[in-house]
Amino acid sequence: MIQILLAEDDFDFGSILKQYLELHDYKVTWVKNGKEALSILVDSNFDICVFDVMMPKMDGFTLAEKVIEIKPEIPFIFLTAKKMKEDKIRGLKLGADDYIVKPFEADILVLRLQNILKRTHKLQPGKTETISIGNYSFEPLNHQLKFGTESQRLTEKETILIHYLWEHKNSMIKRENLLNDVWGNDDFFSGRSMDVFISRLRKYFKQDHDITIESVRGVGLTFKIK
Amino acid sequence: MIQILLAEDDFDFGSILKQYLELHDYKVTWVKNGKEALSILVDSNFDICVFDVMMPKMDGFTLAEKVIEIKPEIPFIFLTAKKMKEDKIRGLKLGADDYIVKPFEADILVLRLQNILKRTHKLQPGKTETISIGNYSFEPLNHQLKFGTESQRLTEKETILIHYLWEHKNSMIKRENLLNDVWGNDDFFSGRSMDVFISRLRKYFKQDHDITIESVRGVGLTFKIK
DNA sequence: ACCGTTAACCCTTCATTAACGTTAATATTC
DNA sequence: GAATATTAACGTTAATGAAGGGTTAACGGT
Repeated sequence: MIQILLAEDDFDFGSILKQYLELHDYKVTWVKNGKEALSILVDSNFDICVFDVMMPKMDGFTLAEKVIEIKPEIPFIFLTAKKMKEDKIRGLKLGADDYIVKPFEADILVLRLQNILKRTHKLQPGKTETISIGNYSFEPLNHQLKFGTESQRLTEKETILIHYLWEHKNSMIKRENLLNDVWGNDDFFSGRSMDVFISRLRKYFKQDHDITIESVRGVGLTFKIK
Repeated sequence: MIQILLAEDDFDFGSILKQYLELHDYKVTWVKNGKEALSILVDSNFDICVFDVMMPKMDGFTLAEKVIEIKPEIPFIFLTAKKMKEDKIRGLKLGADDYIVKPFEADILVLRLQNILKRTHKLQPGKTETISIGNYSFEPLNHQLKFGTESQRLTEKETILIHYLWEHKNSMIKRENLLNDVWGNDDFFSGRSMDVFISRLRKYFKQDHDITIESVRGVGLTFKIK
């Protein structure tokens, strides 16, 4: 499991962030200032750090400096306030692996975390780089579906759909659920649109007969992989 | 290891710069004013100096004058604010090896550092001067892209962009990331500007069919090298 | 003059919608 | 209750339309 060191002095913000990250299957250690961060970091094994820039005693930059001395390979993300001057924010990008301006959507933070972890070749929960589906290999991040030497480029929606099917493989997927989860609603037209996609996916996967998308009339479908 | 003396009074900017340079395997000594710079410089062995022009107590130029007295052979780069005009002239008269206008892309500073160090025969052995891309050879320091006997001169931005693509070759590069990393923002116009550059790069690389820039609509692109 | 940006125009892509075919469930007729 | 007509659900392919991206040229700052 990916371990995150979160340094954030604001209690409310910190606790919310911690919860949110934990919902995404990260192990979060939350400290309230730089000193604590440093002491805990020495003999532990974090995969990535998230630092608030403005903290009492030791700010995020100083903290990051010292962190680099101790663990030079560890990537970090800064959380920075909105009002900061443009050039400073731009400058931030120089050293940090990423930065995020507060207030921000928690989703964005998770996305960037995943980006960085991908870059540093660490596996992340749920979103493995390459997924084996029968004799195919599915690379959601590259939007590719490979069979031997052949490589099928996938659109965004195809990628999302295949990933969804993979997550629910070999079990009944209710039409209604799939539509709501992938299309956002389950009206008639989305349903027809989905049928078109399913039809296309069957083509993509037809070279491996152990992979089938079987539909159950009036209920949904099953993505079967033997 | 190459040692850099960095004189920069702004705390945030300085710390970021230090981090970034260290990430590129330079040893950075960061001082906050000219006096400190001078005293530390006397009996140490820096390969190059980077001075902010505007500093309290002693500005970058005055500092450079004194540095020349002590260590006449040491090269230096000035960091100067956007609006200054006279400064450039004065700096160049003094014999600055280069100057850079703030704010700037970090890549540029590193490229120029390498340029100067190469001139003074102190280029880091580890740093690649010439990068093979398919049948092309890419020389970021010379801003050249060579194919056999043909040689294509590159602009600064082209160079940075190719370098960026090279670093992220064969994997999905999100439009948003590329724009933020190379252009500094990801608004509509930067996007179009990028498209223009990508279009030009495709031309540059079209003689080797194993090199392609494939785009995935709505997501980004992949710099593929077989 | 150079180089990055913006504009303008065009072409391609992709999700959607439509159209038609097929299959299965239900209703109707006998 | 068997045969058949009807309707609903899904399969498949093609048409549609909006948006994204490709490309070239004009523009404007330095």
